[in-house]
Amino acid sequence: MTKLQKSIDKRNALIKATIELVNNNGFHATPMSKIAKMANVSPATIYLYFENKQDLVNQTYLEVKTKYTDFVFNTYDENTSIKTGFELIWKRIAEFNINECEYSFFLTQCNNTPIIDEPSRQEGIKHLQPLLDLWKRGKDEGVIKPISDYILYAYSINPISSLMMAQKLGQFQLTKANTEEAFLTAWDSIKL
Amino acid sequence: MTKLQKSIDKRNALIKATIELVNNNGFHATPMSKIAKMANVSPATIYLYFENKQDLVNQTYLEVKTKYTDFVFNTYDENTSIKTGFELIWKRIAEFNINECEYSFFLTQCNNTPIIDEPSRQEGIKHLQPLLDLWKRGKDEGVIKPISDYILYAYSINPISSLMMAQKLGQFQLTKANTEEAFLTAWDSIKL
DNA sequence: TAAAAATGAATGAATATTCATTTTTTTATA
DNA sequence: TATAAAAAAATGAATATTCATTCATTTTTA
Repeated sequence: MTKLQKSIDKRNALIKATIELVNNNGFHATPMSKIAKMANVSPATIYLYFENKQDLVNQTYLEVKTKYTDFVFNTYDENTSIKTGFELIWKRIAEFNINECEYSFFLTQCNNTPIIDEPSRQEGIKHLQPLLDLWKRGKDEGVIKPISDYILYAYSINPISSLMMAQKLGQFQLTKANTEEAFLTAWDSIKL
Repeated sequence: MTKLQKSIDKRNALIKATIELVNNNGFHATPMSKIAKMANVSPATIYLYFENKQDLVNQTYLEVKTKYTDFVFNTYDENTSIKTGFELIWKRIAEFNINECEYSFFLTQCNNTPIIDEPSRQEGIKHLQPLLDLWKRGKDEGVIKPISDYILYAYSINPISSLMMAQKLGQFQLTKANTEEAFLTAWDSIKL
């Protein structure tokens, strides 16, 4: 294990601890000392990897967001019908939300509170371009409603987070059948 | 102005300050001292009205949630068609989100983070009963998709918050036309 | 004049960050 | 290869600040 390897392990442990603690206790109840303890590291060590607490949470956000988009667009193929393309992306998003719900929950928190600073938030948004391109093509072909991307997103993508949230709170179970219903509902809401 | 009157004014000022500060800085960066200052009150005074910080934020949440549901169901009439009933409720929710976006944003934060304790969260959920009843009737009549209320909610109601959020971040403008489109999209996603 | 409400200053606990050392790793030399 | 010096990484304890909460007084109300 090289020096670089070892460093990355520590950094990963710190990011993992941050996610877990912020998810369970909220950012306000997540002191650096607890993060250090959970990552099996001295508090001082955190500052070798991150400037300060804000930097730690910003970097954690971007890291998770990258994992998310990498996964989501990994199987995407531009050369399909609009519906198929949308289905590919949507189902990957759902899969990510179900299988990596720690990551998803963390992202939801970041997206709905001022814990991330604005530049990091902007950076995180960029990654969605392929989906926006697909929608543009869909609108041009008259397959997708000619409405704001924000509305399309709010109706077809964000509900996945809501369902993940409900599942986390134990109010609801995201089964295979449910997921299929949810997909069809998403498609119904944006198709022409 | 009676004693009770005066007290209520202070309590309201404290709740208002809490909402504003939590919205702008996040719960983690909202100390009691700042809340007191913004409400023109001594820090010690907060403790005449609230047990502690957690109690303050819980009560703020319930207060806002009550304002929300009072407004949302105020014009509701059970004796209409499913679609009309849904439209009545949906448009009031949208109106609230547009006109009282400070309240909406605060609720969104509370719904997506662990800053509210569980009993208060449960309490807040109860208020939605009329909508759930409407959906039940709609399913029985074969007008609404026979799927989980959580899915119906995620697709037809939660997107309003997402759009409010996008608007708050200045990415998007919720105009009258947009709102109408959004309503139709909501209906499309739950109707049979 | 008694009771209630409000206050500013004090208190003590938490917390982010820094610092003086120690431990580990790398490099240079024989 | 073995060894020692240098560099890098890691640490636990210290620091200085911030913060929630309390308390002794003062102000307002009844």
